[in-house]
Amino acid sequence: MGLTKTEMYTDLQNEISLFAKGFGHPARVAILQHLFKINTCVCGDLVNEIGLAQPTISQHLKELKHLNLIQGNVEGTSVCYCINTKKWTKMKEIMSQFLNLDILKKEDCC
Amino acid sequence: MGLTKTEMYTDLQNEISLFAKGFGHPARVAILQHLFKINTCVCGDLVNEIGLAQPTISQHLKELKHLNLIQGNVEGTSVCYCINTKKWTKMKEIMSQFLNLDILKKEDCC
DNA sequence: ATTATTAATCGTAATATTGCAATGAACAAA
DNA sequence: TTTGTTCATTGCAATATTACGATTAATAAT
Repeated sequence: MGLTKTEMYTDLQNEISLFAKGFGHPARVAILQHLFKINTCVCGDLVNEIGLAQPTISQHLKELKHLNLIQGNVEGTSVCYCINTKKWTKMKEIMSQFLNLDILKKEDCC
Repeated sequence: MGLTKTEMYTDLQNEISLFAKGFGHPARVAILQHLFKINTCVCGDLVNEIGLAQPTISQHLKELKHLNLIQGNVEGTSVCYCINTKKWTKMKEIMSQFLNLDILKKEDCC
């Protein structure tokens, strides 16, 4: 059905999976890496950088914006994108807590 | 098209996105959390625990197994699942490195 | 041997995601 | 005002994902 039954999970489980889904495409990973690398706003060169068509990049940016992990500020004709540091930090905490569940693990089995 | 153009990204970018996709569903997050919580093998009660149909759980387990994040060992009629600690650690390093890109960031903008 | 239990697989339906051409909106430059 | 630039949106086609009923395979219990 392609339809996730979100109501049967905890808010945290849904939140983790939504962030993960955000990283679940190499183009979005590449976009975020580039934004960090550039270390300032990126004004439009993402299309050249990544190599997908402009509408496709725009769609990926929209998803990242929807997660609030990036911001877009209009600057004349172009738009400047950058990481939303605050949100990124929050996201990182949530994801780290999940990834570090193994430190509670006492023994191996099987 | 629903078809990701993996050839245009680096191996690392593809790897990150594949792991992320693995966490990109709350049922799989719940499965992993449960495996950590139980701290030993889980022999079949995942269906009761999560609340999805047995074939659906089986399918999610298959994906996690394919990523090598969990292992399944046959034990009589049932199958015992547990975290693959080694692989989890490797995955965690890769994901952490990505999540920690913000510590290289010097300044805010926009 | 028959029956019960457990979990994988198959088949199928519904929804989601990915990608891009075409178009539109907003602004700058001429 | 016209033209060019930049990016968002729309519409559509193709593939992927999610979910589950039905079935199968393997073993255990009787």
